[in-house]
Parts: sequence; C-alpha cells; structure tokens
Amino acid sequence: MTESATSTPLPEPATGEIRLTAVLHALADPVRLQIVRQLAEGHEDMACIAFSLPVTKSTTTHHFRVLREAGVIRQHRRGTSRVSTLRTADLEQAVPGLLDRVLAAAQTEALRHPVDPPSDAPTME
Amino acid sequence: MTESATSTPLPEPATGEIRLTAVLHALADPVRLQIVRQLAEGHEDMACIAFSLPVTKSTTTHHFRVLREAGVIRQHRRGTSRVSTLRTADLEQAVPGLLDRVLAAAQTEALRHPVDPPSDAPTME
DNA sequence: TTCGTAGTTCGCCGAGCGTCGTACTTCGAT
DNA sequence: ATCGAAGTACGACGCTCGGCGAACTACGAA
Repeated sequence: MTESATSTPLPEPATGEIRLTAVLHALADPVRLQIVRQLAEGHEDMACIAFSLPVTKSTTTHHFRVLREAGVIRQHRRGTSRVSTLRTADLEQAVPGLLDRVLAAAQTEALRHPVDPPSDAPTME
Repeated sequence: MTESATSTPLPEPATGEIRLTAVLHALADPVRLQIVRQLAEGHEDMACIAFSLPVTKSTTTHHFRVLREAGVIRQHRRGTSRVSTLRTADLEQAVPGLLDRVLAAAQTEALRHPVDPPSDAPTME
C-alpha cells in the first residue's frame, strides 16, 4: 500500500456541488448544529468520541455522515479515530456568510435559552 | 364585530420566539425557499395563488403555515385572499444576516442550476 | 496474537414531513 | 340569496428522518 493510512478522506461533495438546501437541512438538526458549533469553537479537528452528544455511537455516525455529505465537514482517519474538520473555506465560497451567521445566531440563542426545549412555542397555538 | 375584517393577522411567533432551527428547517425545503425568494423579489405582499408552485392548494397552505409558524412570513387576510409578507426586520433581529445570505446563495445556485434535480449528488456515492 | 477502543453498517421502529383529494369556510360579485 | 373563487381543515398515503441495538471492521497496544 503506497497510500498513507493516516489521511484517507471520506467521500464528500466538491465545493461546486454543495447545495444550499442540503446545508440548511444539515444545520437544522439540534445535534448536528451542536457538532458544528463545537467544531467552530477552536477545536479544528476532533474525534467523534470527543463530542459529548446525547445519542449513541451509531446515531453519531449518522449525523457526521449527513454533515459530510452536505459538504459542511471533512472527515479523515487518524489511527483508530475519525477526525472531523469544518470546510469553512468551501462553505464560504458555496454559501458565503451563511455559516458565520448561523453560528452567531446559535450562540445568541444558546445564551438566551441554556437548555433547548424540544419544540414548544409558548406564545402560539 | 368591531374588528376590521381586512387585517386579521394569523398566529405567529413573537420576534424573540423565533428559533434558529425552525427557520433553517423552513428554508430547507425547495418549495418554501421558492416562496421566500418570490416574496423577496420585490413583491412584498402576494396572494398564495399568485405563486406558481408545482403543488396543489392544500400543500401550498401547508408550506405557508410552516413559514409563518417559523416566523419567516406574516399572513393577513385581504378580501378572499391571503396576503403574505416577509418578516424581514424581525428575522434580522432574531437571526441577523441569515435571510440575506440564504437568498443570495439561492440566487447564485439558481443561475448555476436552472432546474433543481431532486437530490442527486453526481460526484458522490 | 490477542484484546480493547473507535467507527461503521445494517435492520428495525416510531415519528414527522410532503403530498394529495375531499369537504368545508369565507368573502366578493352577481 | 346564490354562486364562484381563495384558503383552510382533515384524513390518508408514502417516504424520509432520527433514534436504537447488534454485529462487523480497523487500528493500536499489550
């Protein structure tokens, strides 16, 4: 094997193939948004296990796959771990400014509502 | 009835109750994104029937409801029609810059891909 | 080599979404 | 009062999604 086993990028869309609706859908899930927020918070590349997510391993794999197939993150292997990186530059080119605004809004909302209620809209219905 | 029948706003979340994930989810659907784009394209208030959407009346009602309950649009009656308006200012306060970036990205993508394939990722799988 | 850790894959389940058709309501016009 | 046009409400359908557990793979360490 002439390939280096420590850098095997998993299949992902090219920058030009990143679709707006796919990105929006990927970011619309609370768990995935939490992953993206943690990735953006300085830790540029983290193993999946490092994220303290309220779901099981297989569900975690699922969410990372959705993010990767939407073009939001890049994944490659490092030893027995899977390292994830935000595709900041690619996203900036495909959907300029979107990631920053989403992250800023998520931060603001997190400060207002420390715990995220499932889906209650108190002032409506 | 002392209420004026020509301005009956339908139930909608207050500005502070607009949730990021709800907005992202509302904008993640191609039909709803098309509605928002048409609303942003100058026609500030349009009747539902004025949108040439590839779905039936009842589905149209459903999509307008999702957009309204997410806080993206406001709806009120005018005669036998339903007039919809983008809540631009409220969105700017709740999720600053998000709407503009989504609209810009949608415009760019529409120029690249005139017709939107269902969900094919040609360079992947 | 054996073992443990980290992820993946698969099938399954329940819930929700998008879609439709069919009533039903509401309003303006006749 | 009657009719038609614009929307809404409701139920049904198929599909997707998010969640899980169990079995499997891949890699490092002992």
